[in-house]
Amino acid sequence: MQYWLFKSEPSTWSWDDQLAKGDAGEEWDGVRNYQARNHMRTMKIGDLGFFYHSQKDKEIVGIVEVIAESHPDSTTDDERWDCVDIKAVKTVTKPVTLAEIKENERLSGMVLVNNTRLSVQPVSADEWRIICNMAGVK
DNA sequence: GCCAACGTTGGC
DNA sequence: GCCAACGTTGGC
Repeated sequence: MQYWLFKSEPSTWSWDDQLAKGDAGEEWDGVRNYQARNHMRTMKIGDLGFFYHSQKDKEIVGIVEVIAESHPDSTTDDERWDCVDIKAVKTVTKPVTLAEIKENERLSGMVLVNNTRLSVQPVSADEWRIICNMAGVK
């Protein structure tokens, strides 16, 4: 079981959009970055991830689950790009902001802090627990 | 809106 | 295979 963080601009694909898809979920398509793609290729069904709003909000707003492993991205003919499908699991009780994450010394190693531009990131089990606590997620 | 950081592209 | 130029992302 691995943990991840999916980053999206709310104006492009928001948590509300993801929620609206329900259990059917949706492709996490449009990724055109090798590192992010490679992370998706290692994902397994049942892996969990945070859903992060970049730009205006800059906070973790929900939890998602991987429901389909890596497959060709349907939004391009370029065979280099794959993606997984994810569904919304729950909305966090209390969104965790980037500022709060930066303030927490135990989260100082997070990719979110050190490589702000990577759109799909791994999250360690420790980081996962800490943030779930902060977010009020059981 | 600006700018720093980063990734990708393409000429050599 | 190197590196300069360029485009994009995302925090501030």
